[in-house]
Amino acid sequence: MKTKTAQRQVAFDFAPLEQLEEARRRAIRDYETLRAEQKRASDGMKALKPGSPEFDTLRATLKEMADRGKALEEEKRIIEEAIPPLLLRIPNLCHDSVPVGESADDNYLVRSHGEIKPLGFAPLDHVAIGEKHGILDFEQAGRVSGARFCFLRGQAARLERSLINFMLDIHTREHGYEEIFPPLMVNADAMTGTGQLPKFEEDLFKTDNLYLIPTAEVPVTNLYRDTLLESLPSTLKMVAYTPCFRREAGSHGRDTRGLIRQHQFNKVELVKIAPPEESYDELEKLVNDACTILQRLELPYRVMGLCTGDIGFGAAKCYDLEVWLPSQNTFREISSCSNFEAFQARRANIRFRDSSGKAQFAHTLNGSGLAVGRTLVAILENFQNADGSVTIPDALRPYTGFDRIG
RNA sequence: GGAGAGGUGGCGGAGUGGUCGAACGCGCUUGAUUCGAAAUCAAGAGUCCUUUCACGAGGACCGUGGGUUCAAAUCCCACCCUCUCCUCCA
Repeated sequence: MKTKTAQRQVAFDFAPLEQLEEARRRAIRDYETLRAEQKRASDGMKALKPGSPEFDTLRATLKEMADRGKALEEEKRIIEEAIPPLLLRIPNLCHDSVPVGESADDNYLVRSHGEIKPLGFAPLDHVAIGEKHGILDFEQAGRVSGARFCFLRGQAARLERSLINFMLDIHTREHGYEEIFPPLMVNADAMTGTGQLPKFEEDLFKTDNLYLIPTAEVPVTNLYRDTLLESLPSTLKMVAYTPCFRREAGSHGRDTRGLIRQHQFNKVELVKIAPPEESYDELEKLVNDACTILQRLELPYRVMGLCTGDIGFGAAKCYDLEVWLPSQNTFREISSCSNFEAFQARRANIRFRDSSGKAQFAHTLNGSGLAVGRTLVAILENFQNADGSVTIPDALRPYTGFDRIG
């Protein structure tokens, strides 16, 4: 465990935790021994007459035991409270198939799809295309909200909405996911359940007591929090479209131009609750479900497997889907698909009864299917024509009602 | 926002200070009966934690957190949630 944690390029000191755990056991033993004694002695009370000397003597003894008990309980409580904050900061263990590596440079190519055709002219980026047609307005969004916001107007707004419906339709009708529209604000318990808290608080927008969701993964996974499923004969599959809200703290100066990294963006998210023995098969299927969208939209992409140094905090295994962006002459992440194994289930208390009747933690998975804003960027850029117009991919036309922009 | 009612095991629902981890019903598991099923009869079964190689032993848990008491599902306080009525509202 210590080795695997280190492979993630995370420094975590296990020694204090081990000491606390030892202290915790001792405190529990002390407390429970006294409690057992106290309960046995207390049974004698009801046989005695109130006011008799025996009654008063025993009562005094018991009073003294109760006081000691309270002190021991308090001691136990303090120790027990110190443990979870430490535990919650340990990242998940990576699956054995995940290669050890230091950074994104050590990720590996799983497969790629679609041909990267040279456009035959210098490609505009999506910001230039959007401004040319008056359908993306970053400048006014800056005045109304601030940096990292955007107004979509006219055909861009319609394209965004079309993409959402297109993705939801495929996942519900063809891939068998249940459509969910969850709350966009959740409490701290829910955020802890999926692992955003306590470690990533600075990435979240917060109101009085509630947080704005950074991804639908949070409310949708927590749909099953504190649940003991009587059985889990097959994997539960859910899909949710939501806006997502992120502070993007620590990414100052990165992707400041355009729609790539916004404080608010739309995403269609896939979430699965699976029996442990099926979860890795389900991860592959989930990746394929997300790939379907890119294929139907005729966008070139590749699937990358993340190494231990680049994988997310709670994931045991993770694939990124990256779409081709001509203006940047590179692939950019458009989906991230992870198996969390029991990492989130332990926090959110999501259990099921296995065939032997024992309650055990389920595995949770999720992945973008896809990030809508980045998909819009990919379409604008990949389907642009020499005159600056944009052709709408065939699959999307029934949704947009138009076949070109400009 | 105002008034009232209520939160108990998978579900329904008793329980107002010790004999309550909790009656009863439904549901569930196993056995008997049956060719099989239904019905009936019998038995069993909560979760978490500590300890033990194991059998077992012990502790905690009746919305959450405090308090009173030798002793709390039961009494007191705060909070959260649900339902009904009124008010308001997209």
